[in-house]
Formats: sequence, C-alpha cells, structure tokens
Amino acid sequence: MAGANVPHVAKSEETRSLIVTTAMRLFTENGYDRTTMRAIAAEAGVSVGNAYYYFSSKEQLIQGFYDEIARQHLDAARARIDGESAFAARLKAVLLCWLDIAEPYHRFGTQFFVNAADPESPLSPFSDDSSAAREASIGLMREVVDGSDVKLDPELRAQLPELLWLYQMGVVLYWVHDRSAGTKRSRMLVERSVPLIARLAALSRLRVFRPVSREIVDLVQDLARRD
Amino acid sequence: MAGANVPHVAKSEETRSLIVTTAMRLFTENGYDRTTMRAIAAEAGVSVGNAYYYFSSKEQLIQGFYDEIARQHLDAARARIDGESAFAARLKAVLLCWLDIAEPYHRFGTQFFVNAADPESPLSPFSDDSSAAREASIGLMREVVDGSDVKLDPELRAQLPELLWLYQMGVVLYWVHDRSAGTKRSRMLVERSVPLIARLAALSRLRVFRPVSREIVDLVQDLARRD
DNA sequence: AGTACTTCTTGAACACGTTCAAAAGAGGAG
DNA sequence: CTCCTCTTTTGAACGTGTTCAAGAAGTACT
Repeated sequence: MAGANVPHVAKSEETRSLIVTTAMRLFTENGYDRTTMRAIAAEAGVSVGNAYYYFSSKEQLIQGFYDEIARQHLDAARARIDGESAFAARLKAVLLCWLDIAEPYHRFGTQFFVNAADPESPLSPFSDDSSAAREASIGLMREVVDGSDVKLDPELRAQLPELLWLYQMGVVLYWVHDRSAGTKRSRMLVERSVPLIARLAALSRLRVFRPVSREIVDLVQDLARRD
Repeated sequence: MAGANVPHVAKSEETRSLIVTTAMRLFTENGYDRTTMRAIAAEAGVSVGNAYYYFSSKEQLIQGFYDEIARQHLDAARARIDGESAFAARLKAVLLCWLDIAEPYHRFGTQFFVNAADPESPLSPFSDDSSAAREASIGLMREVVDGSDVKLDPELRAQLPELLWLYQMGVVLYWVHDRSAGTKRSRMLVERSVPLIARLAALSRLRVFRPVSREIVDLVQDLARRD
C-alpha cells in the first residue's frame, strides 16, 4: 500500500506535468519557435531525453494549450449564453467569447495553429486525436441552437451545430491571419456575419428555400464522411 | 559588348534554374520532407551554400511549384471555358481543371500547402509576395463572370471575382485534407457546390435579397482591407 | 597588364528536433 | 540481502535547415 505522506499522483505524473507546465510558460514568454526543447528541459530540471519520454514531439506539447483554451471557452461561453434566447445573440456571444479567451495567445498562437493546418498532424481539428475536443465544441453549438427560440427546418436543425462549428473554424482561420490592433477585425467579422447566418438559417423554413437548404445539408454531410 | 557565342541567359540564371529544377524533381520523387538541401545541392552539383545564395530557404523553393501549377491552370482553364456561356458551367470547368492539374502533386502537395497556411510565410496566398499570382487567379474568375450571360446585381458583379477566388481557396483547403481515391470527394464538392453558388448569385438580383447581398459584399470588402 | 569592385561559390560550423543504448531507480520474490 | 523486471532518466550522437567568413571568378576602369 501507499506510504503515509506520499501524494496520490505518481512521480511519473509529476514529471510529466512539470514538463508541460514549463513548456507552456516558455512558449507564452518567448514564442513557440524560439523555445527549444533543450531550454524546456533545462528549465524543468530534467534531461532532454526525459521530455521525449513523455511527449513524442515538441508539437505534442501544444496540445496542452488547445485543451486549456477549449476548457476555458466551454465554461465562459456557457455562462454568457445562459438566459439569452435569441439565436443570433447566443451564437455571437460564443464566438466573441472565444476571441476574448484566445486573445492573449494570438501573438504566438498563430505558430500553433499553423501546425493544425497539416492534415497529417494529430493537432488538426479534423483528426481522430482531436475528436473529443471537436465533439465538445459541436456540443456547445448544439446548446446554442437548442437553447434558442429559433425556428428551423428540422433537417437543418440536426446538422446546424456541425455547420456552425465549421463556421467557427473559419473565424479562427481569419483570426490567425488577423493583424489588426486587438484583433478587432475578427470581432467585426463575427458582429456582422452572425446576423447574416441567422437570417439565412431562418430562411430554411420557407418552402422556396427548402431545396437549397436541404442540398447544403446533404452536401456537407457527404463531404464529412470519413472513408 | 557580349561575346559571340555567349547565350543571353547569365551564368547566374543557369545555376538558379538548375537548382530549382533539381529541387522540383527530387520533391516529386521523394516528397518535400524527405528531400534534404544537401541532396538537392549534391544532385545539382553545387554546394549547399550556393543553393542558399539563390533561395533564402528550402520553403522558398516551393514557389516554383506554385508558379508552375498556376501557369498551367490559367492556360488550360481558358481553353476549357472558351465558347461556354453558362456561368455555372464556366465556374465548374475552372475548378475541375485545377483539380486535374494539381492531382499529380496531391501526394506531396499537402506538405507544401501546409506552409501556405502560415500567415507570416511569403507562400501564403494572402501575402504580398503572392499578390501577382493572386491577381492572376482573380483575373481568371473575372473572365468566368464577364464571359458568361449571368445577370447580377452590379455591386456584386464587381466583387464576385474576389469572392469566387476565396471560394476556390476553400476548395483547395478541402482538397488538401481529401484522402478519397482520386480526390473524387473534392470533385463532388465542386460538382454540387457550384450550382448552389450560381443559384445564390442569381438571387442577388431580386429586390428582397439586395440588402443581404450588399451586406455580404461590404463585409468581405471590409475584411480584406490591409491595415 | 594591373587594380579595385562586385558577384558567385565553397564547406565547415551552428543550433535545433529527435533517437537510442545504456545507466539508474523502484518494487517485489525468494 | 540478492536477483530480477519494469519504469524512468540520462546525455552523447545523428541528421537536418541555415549561416558565414573566406576565397574564386568575373567585370570595369586606368
């Protein structure tokens, strides 16, 4: 049995967490590229080989960032949409909330998100490794839809959360390229595109637009198939 | 004055072109990551330092690929849309044409296009360095619109080529992630999304949609501003 | 021809991400 | 304690993209 004063976390977990914490600190201080594995190891007081025992690559250390941002966003966004019933307002709140939380990381964050563009990378939002985080984000969008009083074509309603997640990825893509002060351009994108999205979504109920709406839903569904 | 038998191309240009040709050959043979600068230099019969005299980085050697694909696409696409007057058909032809031409490079091409996702990279389609190629592509889209008999809101017509280019970038993004045999999924995306785009564009003439259409055009215009 | 100046070329050296054989530690069985 | 096994840790070594001081080759002018 475990000794009296020994904490539950194994020594192994301590080392692992020490490394990832140190890495995240150095990343925010100096940027991803300018932070070397040797520096991380030295600062954490371990050998470089030891870092590789826990993390298969430098890139994998970034995952900590993603998880942290995603966690914060989920919590903060839920708090912000609580009590709001308008679809557009809910969607806007969720997206602006993401911009707020990601703001401190924008300077260096772009370097991370570049890796995410690689389809082979486990960090890609479309990869199997990211499926948990992806599902969580889509789930949040489902809350945005279901918690609102918006009237929708039922077929679109089922697919809309995934579509909104894709839309969010588009916003992130723009944000990565955004060089405006305080990323205010990304904010403008959200402020002005959300009403458009909401208006288009509402149109789905009109009989004239059913075919178009259905075709879009079907297309995205077919495109998303993994085989 | 120049010597009698001396060709017009300076020795310098010969070396430069020798290096880029060798690089492109090795890239297609073995892939980008597995081709080292040392191998390129050795195969071209120059020193590794010499390669860096002409190209500031390994990444910059990729530019040759882009230029080559863009050039081929421009020629082939113009030939394909000649005589066709339907907007949707013209747009579809241009995009499918790109997929055809890019097909041989898909296997390794993804590695290139990942670098393009970096906003800092001169290879980014949005960068100043790429503005010439970008303008050419947008110009092609302008031919697609102007050479067709589509009826459009004049304000949309002015902006449509740029919007279509963005749409094309989206197709490329999907293509990069496309793992289906013969990238037939990307073809499906084009086949089915082009009619939707055409239908939406045509709607811009209806009075009811003017506000929405105008708002979209204005938004994209504002988002594209560089400052 | 000689001299000054620019362009081109070289290869050793550097810093980095990553690997790996080997050592050290931890924990139990006899 | 001794032996064995599994986990953890080490740091030298490898291959890579990139740099740079030095020299070679070319050019222009006197």
